[in-house]
Amino acid sequence: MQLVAIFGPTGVGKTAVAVALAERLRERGEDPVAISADALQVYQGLGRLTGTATPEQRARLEHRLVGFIPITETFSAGEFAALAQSEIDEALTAGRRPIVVGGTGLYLQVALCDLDLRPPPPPSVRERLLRALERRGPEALHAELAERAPTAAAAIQSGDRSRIVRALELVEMGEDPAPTGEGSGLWTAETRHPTLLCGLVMNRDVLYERIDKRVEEILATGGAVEVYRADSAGASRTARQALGFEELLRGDTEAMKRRTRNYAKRQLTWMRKLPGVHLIDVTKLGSAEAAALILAASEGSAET
RNA sequence: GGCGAGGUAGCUCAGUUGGUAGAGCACACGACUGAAAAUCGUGGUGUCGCCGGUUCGAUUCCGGCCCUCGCCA
Repeated sequence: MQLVAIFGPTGVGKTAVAVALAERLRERGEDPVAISADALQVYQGLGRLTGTATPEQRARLEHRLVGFIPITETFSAGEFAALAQSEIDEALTAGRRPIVVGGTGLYLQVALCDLDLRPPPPPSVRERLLRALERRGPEALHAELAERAPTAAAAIQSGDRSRIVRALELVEMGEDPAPTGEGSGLWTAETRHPTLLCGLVMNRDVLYERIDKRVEEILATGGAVEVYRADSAGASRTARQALGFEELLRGDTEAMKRRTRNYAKRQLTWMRKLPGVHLIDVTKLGSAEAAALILAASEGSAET
């Protein structure tokens, strides 16, 4: 059975389209299940902030890998890869249609493809390097990396804090650097299962307006309270990266809107590069119409 | 009405001892392998408020005017 994947920028309406698609599939006697590919919706207690499928939506389509990680824990693409792949495989074995839906580009890739990820860092090593980063700055650490692993350093910008720390971790673990560029396989068209990859796009101005409105709605439905709770419960470093987390803690709604728009733009950049993506402009479409287009595309490609 | 401060990029501002100007943010494009809602790279012509004067040359100096903010009447 063919997998359906739905990608797109935040606020474009991925969840609604997935639910509408599920209803169409069910009319045909199928049993669909959504598998989320989202780095922040995995957390418990951040449902409002992250726009996780509501209980009503989840009653209409079962969602997996959503709201199941304690807020105090860190999470990573590697952990996600294993979980997502086994969810997909189990669904297929059970004869269910997996709908992989989410906006985290890297998570989507590791769910759909076999990427050869390097091992995770021991937490103590990362903590130590993060402290060094704060004390000495990215340039100094990049210089250190250039001495210990010149090839890896050459592929990383001297201000790129995350990648410098990651590369140093791999050096300390005695691992090869992560592959980059052409040979990396990150943009491979080779998926683990036959997949129809759909990308939802929308007129930029309309999308930005929707994002602003959505932030207002999050605020009106207790988004700030959610963040205060998560903060006092000791939210992990990775959980705190949610759009609006730090912004709402300091009461800056405009900053949350701005960062959300910036993020949506990066998602669109990622989407353009996705091999074989089937773009659907939903500026003037309802979720039912978008679902119908996906269904038609799915039937078209299944025949060939 | 008087005194003071100011009018420079979409926004907040810096600057030019006279040779037509640059940061941050916004915005656009791009990169992306266990932090990815993360992290990073590239992109800056804008009547330098308006009118006039001095000057080879004025956004910069001088005069007048307009507007904004503050204090005093």
